Amino acid sequence: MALKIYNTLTRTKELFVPIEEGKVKMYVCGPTVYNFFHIGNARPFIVFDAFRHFLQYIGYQVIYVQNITDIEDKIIKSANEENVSTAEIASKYTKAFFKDIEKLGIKKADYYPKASAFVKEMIELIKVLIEKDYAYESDGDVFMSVEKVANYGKLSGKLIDKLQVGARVEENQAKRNPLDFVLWKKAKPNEPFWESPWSKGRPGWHTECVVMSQHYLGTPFDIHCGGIDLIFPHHENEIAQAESASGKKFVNYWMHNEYLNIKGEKMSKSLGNFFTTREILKKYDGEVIRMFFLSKHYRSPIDFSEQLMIEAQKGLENLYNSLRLADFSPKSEFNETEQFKEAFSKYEQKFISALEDDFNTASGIAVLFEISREIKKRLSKNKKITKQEKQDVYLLAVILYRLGKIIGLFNKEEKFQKNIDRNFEDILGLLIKIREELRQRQDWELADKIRIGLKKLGIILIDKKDGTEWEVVL
RNA sequence: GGCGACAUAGCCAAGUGGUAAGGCAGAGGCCUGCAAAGCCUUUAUACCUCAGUUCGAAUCUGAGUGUCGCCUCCA
Repeated sequence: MALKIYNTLTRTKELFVPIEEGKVKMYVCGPTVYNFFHIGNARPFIVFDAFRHFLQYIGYQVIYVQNITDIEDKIIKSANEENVSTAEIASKYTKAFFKDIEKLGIKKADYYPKASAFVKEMIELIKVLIEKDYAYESDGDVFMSVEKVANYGKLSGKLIDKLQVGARVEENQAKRNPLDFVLWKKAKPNEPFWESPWSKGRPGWHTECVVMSQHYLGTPFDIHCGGIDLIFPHHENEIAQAESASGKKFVNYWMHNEYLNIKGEKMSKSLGNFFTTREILKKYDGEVIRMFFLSKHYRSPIDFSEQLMIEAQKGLENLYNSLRLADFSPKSEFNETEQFKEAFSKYEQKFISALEDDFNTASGIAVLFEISREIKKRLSKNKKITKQEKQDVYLLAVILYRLGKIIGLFNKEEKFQKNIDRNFEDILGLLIKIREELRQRQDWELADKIRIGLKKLGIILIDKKDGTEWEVVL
């Protein structure tokens, strides 16, 4: 078994060979903090987080870096609209970002560099590019000269002379070639600025990722990730700067996730057809959102809809049910028998080889359902379950749990672990007892009042032959 | 105009040469005061079309149709 990654640069699946044995250095393009991020933006955050978990599981030490873009035109615009400083906008939405990704079950990156903290380094990089004649100054602005860059377009497959310049954006007269992109931007009145040899201004967008990724990960580093829309111009321009300045290869593997669509169209802020992750989190648990994204391959476009979210939710419930039916608890002890090890390795192998094939999470999740089905089957076929059978089922649940954990599922322990809060359970038990009495008296109205009332609180009562059980809704 | 992606059951979705994983929905059954939930069983005979390569193709090649994306900021 070996890990294969689809590399945008070569447009093929390649065997993954790390630069340093046992280590993966990974950079994921993060948010521009001018607004709440939308549910489509959540896709890379979630999938690449899951991939990181997986890489760690198969034994890599992963250094994971995600930038926070806190210098940018849209932040300035947003600040003007809300009539506060750009720093306040950035700080507000950075906090919101961290809050939201936590709810999505995303583990913190090792580093979250902010663009504003690296302006000095960016200026140094721009100086080098000017010295080497890759960049030029024009009235306080600095531009990267695309024609000077060998192989410009190698990532996106675009040829300079075939691009439709000016088709959708006005040409800038200060540029020598209309495709040249800005490295340093002179500040207009009332815009925030930094001192530089060229003007009071701010760095262009692409430069920060070049500087910050290399700062933490070195040159070259292993994996650079982001949404497919970043291929051009963002990542193309990163390569141009980084490789021109250093003379070395910038990144070995480029990974890009496809879009989240809505009604067949790309979800985007400019089209206005988006939901913020925040809104969606009000309706669905972060883990449901994770399930939704991981149920598909990251390089396929997905359509977002209420129906599909509900499907993801039901599927996840299904898995949790199996854990609950098996009386699984992550804390209880069990014996790792030979039989367990054998069964574990059978499913684990299947799961891992799915993930190793360019992170095929959809196929991996199918393995989880396979185990889930096996658990339920065993429990139902045997009306009277022996102690041994019960143990076997428990071991299957352990396997299910461990594999799910690899991609960041099963963090809602209250879903299968019932003794979280003694007090809570006692009170609930009392209510159930009262309802039982009411049912015996056939006072259905009052009995239903309890059931419906609890449902509103997120607790579902399940009446069975030998008593009433309960369950917490996601 | 240039470049690229995708097209598998009602819906979602794996599967890159040997006769179709999985989920949701549906149907039948069990359970049940009702309901909800749960469980069991079941659900693709041409994988967009046509042509080709092959003993054999959803899987490779060519042509076509359709959908979407990039070439502006965008995950």
